[in-house]
Amino acid sequence: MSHPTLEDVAARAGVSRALVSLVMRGSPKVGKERREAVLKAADELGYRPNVMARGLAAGRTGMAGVLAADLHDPLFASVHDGLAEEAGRRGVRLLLASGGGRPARERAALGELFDLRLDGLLLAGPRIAAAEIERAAAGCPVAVVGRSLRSAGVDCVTADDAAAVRLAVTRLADLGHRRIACMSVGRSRLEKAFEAAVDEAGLTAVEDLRWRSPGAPTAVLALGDVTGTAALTGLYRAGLDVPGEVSLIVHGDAPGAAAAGVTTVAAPPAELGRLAMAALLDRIGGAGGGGGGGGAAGEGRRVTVPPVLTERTTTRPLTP
Amino acid sequence: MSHPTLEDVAARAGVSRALVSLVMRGSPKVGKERREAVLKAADELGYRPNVMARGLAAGRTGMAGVLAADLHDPLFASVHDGLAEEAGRRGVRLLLASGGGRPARERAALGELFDLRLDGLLLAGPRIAAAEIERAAAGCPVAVVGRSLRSAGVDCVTADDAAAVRLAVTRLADLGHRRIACMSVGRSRLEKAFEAAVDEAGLTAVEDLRWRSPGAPTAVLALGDVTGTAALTGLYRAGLDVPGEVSLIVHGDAPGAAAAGVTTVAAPPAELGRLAMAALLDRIGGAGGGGGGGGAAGEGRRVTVPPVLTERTTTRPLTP
DNA sequence: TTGAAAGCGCTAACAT
DNA sequence: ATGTTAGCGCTTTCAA
Repeated sequence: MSHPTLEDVAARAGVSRALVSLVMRGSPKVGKERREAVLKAADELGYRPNVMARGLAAGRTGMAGVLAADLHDPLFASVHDGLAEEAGRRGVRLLLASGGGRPARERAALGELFDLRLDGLLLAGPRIAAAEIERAAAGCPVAVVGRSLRSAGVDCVTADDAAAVRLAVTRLADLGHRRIACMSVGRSRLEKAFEAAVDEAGLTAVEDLRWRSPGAPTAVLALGDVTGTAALTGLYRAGLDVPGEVSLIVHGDAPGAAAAGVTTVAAPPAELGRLAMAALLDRIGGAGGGGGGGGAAGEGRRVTVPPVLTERTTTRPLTP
Repeated sequence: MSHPTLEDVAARAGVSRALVSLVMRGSPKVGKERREAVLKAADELGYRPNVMARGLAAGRTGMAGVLAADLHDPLFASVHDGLAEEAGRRGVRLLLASGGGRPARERAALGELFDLRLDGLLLAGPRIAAAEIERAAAGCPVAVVGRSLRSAGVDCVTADDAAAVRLAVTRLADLGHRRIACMSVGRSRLEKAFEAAVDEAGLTAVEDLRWRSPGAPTAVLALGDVTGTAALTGLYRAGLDVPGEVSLIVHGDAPGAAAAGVTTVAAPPAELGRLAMAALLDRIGGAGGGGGGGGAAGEGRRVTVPPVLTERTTTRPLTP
């Protein structure tokens, strides 16, 4: 028999199906003798409960779905570590689906996860429209990590980028740097944060990148992983000694950065994941106690994760 | 109503449940009029079929499970591209689970996927014991990519590493190199393949790495991504011009290699995935026609994928 | 403490 | 062409 059922186990143990069901879920209200008989029969038969059937009957699955916008993004793996840790701690299983980096695929994947009627859905860095996420959230608890939705019914966990920029600038100031340049590719919001931070610290933001000229910057803050890599190679190519002549901090924490030894500032990805999963599971758990209606109960928590500065080999005190 | 069911749709359209079921699956044996009424009702209610219930009743889910040994491995994302492509082409949905890089977790994840009673399971680079995989394969079609099991009942797709080494050596020979070094960390099988390839091409394998000495190698073959990175930095650090003085080919195709511009030789990961999924789906599809018993039907196909050499910037013809 | 019975939402023979 | 009737494997009242 390829897939023994509860009934097979019951027959072999000489009890009823319901009793087996109780035993399988570790209910305390079963006699020791019977329990062992059931366990023995189950083991001999190689019985494994059918999750689909269980979910259908119980109305909950004990599983949450995770939608990864793009599996290629190395950040996702780290975020997932956090997701898995928190889910594991609370006894929830995770099922993933991939958006393949394309919104159309992502939309489809979201639909598939939704149709599974899992206990909740966690969207990692979704690229689809907010309205589509809200629609899903109307039928099932949803949390989002890596993107902030301005809508109730969805919990969002994001990195505090502005704080990260401030942290980097502060650190550079502490190291004695006075003239700092910011390299960025169209992140105006963060560029503004940079300028504000520089002002606040009493430093000067330098835009002129003629190195070794009198007013040249002594430190660079690069916004984003790719910009960071470009910045580093650019500095090297310009013949500059890093960190001898110029210090570099990259905002963003792609795993490659650690290997390359660059100093980074960013919210720890796994922590983002942990908090997002915690929010989702809280929402799921609270569904029974709270007052709201449907899966869209609650106000839509908005969590922001503080940055961590990881000093590696591209920063050093300014020594004139 | 949060989750309308088939019955709700039937009631609203004034037909029976079965008819709605037929319409939902696009059966041709339904009158145009009724069909439209059903579709309209379903749409108004926002009906979405419950995959669990469907799977339970139909005995098949239209989904395959993918177990990633480690999400952090950048190779997996590429393999998954291939898996997704082939599955998509054949109308099969994919559900992933992660082994988190730890055999214990992987074992657990395999069990969870198994308990879902999906149509098939695809294991990517599994690190658990062969016996455990075989046990799963006894209850459900299983294919493995990135590892070769010597057991019937499981299809395996792997890269042809020996051919890759041969290809690299041949190319180096074509470029005029005569003395080649092989850098490797405990891959004796491939080292032997290297030596054989070098012999065959009439070249000489050099072990002495004193650069710029008379007998120094003019080309290096590094086995594995990390070894490759180490080799490249090592050469640079030794003050050598690559590819001016030494050509380098890395066996293994981590995405980082492309960015770093190193010439690589490896089986295309997505192709591995495509073939593995094809094997799995063939096995699933063939389950009805063939003669074997259970999910372990068939002989256990063993597919090997030929390498591709991608010439980037670390190789060039020998110019004495 | 144990068993019987009624579904969960759907599909798949069977009727009609 | 459309409706009826059983289940799929499990959980969960409700009785005993």
